[in-house]
Amino acid sequence: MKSVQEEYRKGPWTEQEDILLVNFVHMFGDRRWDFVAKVSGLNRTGKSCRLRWVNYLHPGLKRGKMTPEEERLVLELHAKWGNRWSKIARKLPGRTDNEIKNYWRTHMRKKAQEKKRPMSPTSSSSNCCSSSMTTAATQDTGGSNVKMNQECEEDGYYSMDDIWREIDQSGSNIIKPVKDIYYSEQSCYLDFPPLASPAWESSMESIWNMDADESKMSSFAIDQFPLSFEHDRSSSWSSLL
DNA sequence: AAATGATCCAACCGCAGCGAT
DNA sequence: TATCGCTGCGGTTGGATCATT
Repeated sequence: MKSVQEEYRKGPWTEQEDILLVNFVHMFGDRRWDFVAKVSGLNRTGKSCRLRWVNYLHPGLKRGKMTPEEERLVLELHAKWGNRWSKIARKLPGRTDNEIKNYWRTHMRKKAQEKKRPMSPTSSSSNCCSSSMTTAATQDTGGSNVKMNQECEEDGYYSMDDIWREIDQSGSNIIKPVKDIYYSEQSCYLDFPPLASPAWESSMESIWNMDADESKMSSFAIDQFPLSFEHDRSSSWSSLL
């Protein structure tokens, strides 16, 4: 066992790490994070890899500002479910719980400040749905409203996979793959193959149990994705594709 | 142009739940 | 049934960036 504090990397991810992670997730799927972390040679915990993938690297992610419609939904669902961010996120394809959480915090802070100030005609302009907003705000503290709707998952449980699948299937043009957006700024376009399907994942099942393969995979990682390439995004990404 | 405050966002932490053994 | 390891969730923090003075 390696000591967490001295062996694992922390802090911001480098571009090289992102590349490695993306490639290994495409090879092995986004489930076995400890395995991916180990075989990729990334000095990160599985947890850290998962977070990076889910919140930043996943191709289905929608970047940029929340649309008014999304804002409305967030407010509405928060009023209904409280701080169940992942649950709320399931209703907003392409948005992550982290993103929504962050949005809400900012929103709430603004709201709190507005409350402190005396009401003015202009202050309402930034508030698209004040009624649900107020409800949510008052219910939020303590999360007392959370249980209220716990059993009202009328359409059943959605995993993140289900959501991404939906996005894929709908061929929605609302959602721009994160890499497109992120790297198009640097004039670099990426077109990853689809994620590992459960079918092929099961065919790869044996891999998960082969400890001996881990060392192979590690050397593969090093061979395929050396960590010493240029800083130039476009060249480094395109060289892998 | 510099200083300060506000906002955004990526990442970490701790905990709970779940499945495997 | 107890334990262990992994995954996912919610809360929190800190750095980067933007806006204002």
